Amino acid sequence: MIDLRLIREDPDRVRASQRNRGEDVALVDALLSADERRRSSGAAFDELRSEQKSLGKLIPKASPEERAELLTRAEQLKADVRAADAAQDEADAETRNLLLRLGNIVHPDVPVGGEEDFVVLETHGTIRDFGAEGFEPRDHLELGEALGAIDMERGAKVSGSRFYYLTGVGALLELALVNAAIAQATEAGFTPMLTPTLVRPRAMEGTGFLGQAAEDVYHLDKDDQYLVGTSEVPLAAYHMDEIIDADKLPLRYAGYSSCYRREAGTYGKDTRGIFRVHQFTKVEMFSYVDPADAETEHLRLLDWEKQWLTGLELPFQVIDVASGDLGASAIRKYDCEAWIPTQGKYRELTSASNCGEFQARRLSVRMRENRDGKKVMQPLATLNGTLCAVPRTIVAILENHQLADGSVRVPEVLRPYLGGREILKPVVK
RNA sequence: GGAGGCGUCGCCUAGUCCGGUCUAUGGCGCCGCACUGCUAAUGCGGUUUGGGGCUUACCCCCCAUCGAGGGUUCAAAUCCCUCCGCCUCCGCCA
Repeated sequence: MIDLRLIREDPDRVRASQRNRGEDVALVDALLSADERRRSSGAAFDELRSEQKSLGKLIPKASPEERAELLTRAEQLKADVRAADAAQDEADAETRNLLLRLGNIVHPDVPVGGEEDFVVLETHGTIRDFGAEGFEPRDHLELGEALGAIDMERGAKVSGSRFYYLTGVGALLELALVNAAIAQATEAGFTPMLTPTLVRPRAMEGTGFLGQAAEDVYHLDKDDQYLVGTSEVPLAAYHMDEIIDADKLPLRYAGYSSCYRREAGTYGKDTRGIFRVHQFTKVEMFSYVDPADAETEHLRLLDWEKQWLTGLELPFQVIDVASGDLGASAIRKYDCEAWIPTQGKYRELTSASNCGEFQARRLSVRMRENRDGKKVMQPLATLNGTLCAVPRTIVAILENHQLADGSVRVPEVLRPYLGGREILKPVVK
């Protein structure tokens, strides 16, 4: 959530951000009035409670006749305190509910608009000209099936649509990608983490996934737990309710986990193959930093993603995601989109978000700093960036590195993790 | 799943039986100051977090906070209930 004080002090800035996100601007005014109620009811409660406390000290010492009088007043106070307490609780809850519905403040440089209004910042690598090479590229599923790497039919039989098996060399490819990604992250100073994938509501809510994204989240009713769509969730909640010394920052974690997404509202979209699936694994980078360093860290995360995709020899572009497509928690988001030959376009492979203090405030993760002998306590900033979302990376590798005979060249960085294999060859049936 | 134990302001800890003197004890650590060639030792002071007020600095004041939430009571760290977490044992199973 954003800082309430920001809404008080500069409501227009918050309104503008809401507008750019395409969200309800009226929320800001509702918040202002709820906040006002919260403060006035709080003051009333404090005063009554103060009187109640002083009475509580007098009663044991009072003479019998004084005592009876005091008790009468105390009896009255009891009811008043209770009422004031309820009023304060109500106003607090109202404020919090409204605040939770409010997205993060959009960075001023973010392009305004919806999904299509992104700005391309950079392009890397060279798109292959298959025409010049003399063959039509096969799509990833055709390649994957021929390699004995992907089995969609049995995935659907066992689990339903958008499920798959990675088999044989496909399974090995996943493990190779994960190991290579973890190795790169570890080299860069990240702490590798294997995280829980079932989390309690607070972790989900705290990372901002129960707002407009709630439809996309699996929930286990019986246990009131959520299946995470990314290890960002357990990594952000890892330091929930903690106070971290500023000199310990930045904290960088590379999480590896399964990810689960309902993909609600995507019917008919990317239905072929493993580009959009309900369950996949991902290596995610996550940073806790001083808010003053957030933008620099954001670019660092992006650099690590670029390093990764460059190593895999994939052509890609970097986009500055538009305001309406940011998700609740991001101030700004850079996506790396790899070229998918059979689609003739760039598709999202990684995504790096600067969440500012938004998640830290919801999860109560703060940093403590000693400035001139004085303790300064404030929420810190959290950022996340995909290093390797496995299925999409496999799609990109298969399609971009395919050869005329349906085999696939293994990029050099992956070879050590694939037993030295240089080429993946179709399985003869 | 069953039985028991535990949870106090960084860490450890007193207090809980028997409600008010708790404005939560003491130690360690840490911070500041003093003393001191330096360090150490010593002494004094400070050291939960959140909200609000006042000053748009400092200070000060009020309220909440003893795992969380409810309840009983004039009054709850203390009594009752629910939940969460941790530990031990039993059962079952990777």
